[in-house]
Amino acid sequence: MAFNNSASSLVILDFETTGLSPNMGDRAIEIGAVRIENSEVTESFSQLMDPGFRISGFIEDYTGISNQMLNGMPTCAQVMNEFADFIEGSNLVAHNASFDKRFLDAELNQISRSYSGEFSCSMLLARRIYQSAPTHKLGDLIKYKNISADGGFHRALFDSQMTAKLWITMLDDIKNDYGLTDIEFSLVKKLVKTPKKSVHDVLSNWK
DNA sequence: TGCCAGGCCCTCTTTAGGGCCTT
Repeated sequence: MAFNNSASSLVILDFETTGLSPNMGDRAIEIGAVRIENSEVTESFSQLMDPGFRISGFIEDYTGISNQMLNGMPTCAQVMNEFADFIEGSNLVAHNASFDKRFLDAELNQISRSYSGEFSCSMLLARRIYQSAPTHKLGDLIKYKNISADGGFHRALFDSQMTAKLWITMLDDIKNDYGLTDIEFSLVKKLVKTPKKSVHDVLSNWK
């Protein structure tokens, strides 16, 4: 699939799920996302969904989403069908994107939907450009960059909003440090595949 | 009740192992 540099917007997304692996039967229970255009959030998407079975106490504690809250919510199929419309034509970003991509692919596959954009990962980019950060967990990076965070982590919309702030901060830092006026997705794609020790050279020589 | 996965990345590496991230 070609990298979609021409996409007019970027969607930052985050799933809350029943566990770690769709291959083991885990399902999405909440999707949150924000659309970024010209470094500003222009639209958001937030919805709980009923996975069709009771979620564990661990997930209730971890997310603050209870079985009672999921009672009466639309099904995964209904929500993901709307979300497929929301992301159509946009490139996608998530923190540790391999996790969210697995669930997005699995949920859309269940309803025979797909998407045309390509994923990038805020965690992999942060590992390249914030190499001295103590950890690259989302919450720790938000503190590390002194980004305001008024809300609770581990809910989908809030985490997607924080990932969006981190993403914009990272791109601004790259622009300021290397005198770039704009950062295309093709540069981000190149950076996340660049060995850490070579990141400075790639950015210094980027036109 | 307790447990599960998988990609990235480093190193005491590449015929491997283990930590980091995500829920």
